[in-house]
Amino acid sequence: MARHARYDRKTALGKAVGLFWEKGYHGSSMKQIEQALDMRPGSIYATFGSKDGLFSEALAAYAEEGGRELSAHLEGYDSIVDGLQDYLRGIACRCGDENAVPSRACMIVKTLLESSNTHSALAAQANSILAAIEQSIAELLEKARARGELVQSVDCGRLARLLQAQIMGLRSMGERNLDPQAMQDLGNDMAAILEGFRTHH
Amino acid sequence: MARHARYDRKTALGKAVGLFWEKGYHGSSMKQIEQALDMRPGSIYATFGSKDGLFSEALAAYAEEGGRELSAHLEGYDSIVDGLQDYLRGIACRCGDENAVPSRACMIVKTLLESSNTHSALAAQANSILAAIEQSIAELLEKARARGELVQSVDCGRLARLLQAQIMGLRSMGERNLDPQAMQDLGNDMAAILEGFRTHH
DNA sequence: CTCCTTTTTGAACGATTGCTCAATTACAGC
DNA sequence: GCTGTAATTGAGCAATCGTTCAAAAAGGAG
Repeated sequence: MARHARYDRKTALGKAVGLFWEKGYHGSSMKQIEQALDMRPGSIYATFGSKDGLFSEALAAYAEEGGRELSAHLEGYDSIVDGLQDYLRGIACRCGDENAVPSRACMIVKTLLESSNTHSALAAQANSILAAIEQSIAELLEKARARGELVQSVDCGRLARLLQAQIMGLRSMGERNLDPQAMQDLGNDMAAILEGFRTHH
Repeated sequence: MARHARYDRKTALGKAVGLFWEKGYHGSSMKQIEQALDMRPGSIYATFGSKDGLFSEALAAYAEEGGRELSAHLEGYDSIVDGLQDYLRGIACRCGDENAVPSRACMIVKTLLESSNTHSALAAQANSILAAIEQSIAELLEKARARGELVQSVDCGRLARLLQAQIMGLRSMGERNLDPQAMQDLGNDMAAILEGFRTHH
């Protein structure tokens, strides 16, 4: 019938995630976006509507990918708690690899801190994503408790928030360029926090 | 000899801290700065040189104020560890007070995350401030260990980083607008981490 | 090849960005 | 008063911001 789109929406979104994760919302200009996506303004606006729209989709894509990674990681473990501990250690490790990833800090947290008093729609989106992550961690912990990995008395919602705060702190510390050993120690220390809630230690 | 300055440098800086803390570097325009400081561009540039210069001074002032607050807080305690635990709980509490403060998240962390791939000079400044804070927490912990509050085997530098990461995570969580009880629980849970390093528990 | 539809292009828009500087204003010393 | 110096002002700079849209380009259907 007509011309087919030269750009793959998902591919373009992936590139947008890379730029926005690295530079943030205000730090990424349309000129940089055009370059990163190799698209001209008209195509970008036809596809994503606006810079806000593109950022919002990029943030959602980032969050989904993050969720998929956590799930995939945990599949390799019989024990959920072991899996979560190694997840923390893995984050700490990845902050030794130089430029493995656009930014060591979490894009969701970066967005929350950048937009909380500047761009309420973005802040609300970041907030609801974080709430969903908290919720899914809580469910994971409940499953672990049901399996007998965690003591019955543990408040899973509360522990989920403690865990989420660990991830936020750990990944923010990653932005500090500490030496790899210090980051690994930090990951281990955070993993050790979970130890206190385990059964039969 | 001549006219005296109508603006007090420190007062103006305080107002700049408020704006930058709230909106961040990229999120604060010169127009907003002029309004916040009640100064016209010429005066601002005569006094602070540039937006960068003003932000840099504001960040330094924020950090100094934060250090003073921690010291003042700890003066009220015989036990350093008790003081640090209540410091964490205090942060968690303050995140219940609505608009008590421009932003619940730490301005230094906000700056680090915003500028790490955008503005290397700012990122370097944030990094060195965080290193200094880590150092002073480590010294505090060493004093506590020398006093017998902490077990001899504790690695104070390492524990200082764990503690700093707690503060980062806690204050970032504060930006999420959780209900006050959840934040208090989080503060208590973080304070409890220190319990594991205490003597004679 | 000639339509016809859809995608892509990029010049250009008005608004805003950080910043400058000649003109004005306000004070201290005489 | 007047004079000299320093602080303040605000119009306005060039550059960049996010965005638009008429024109050009690219394929499938006939």
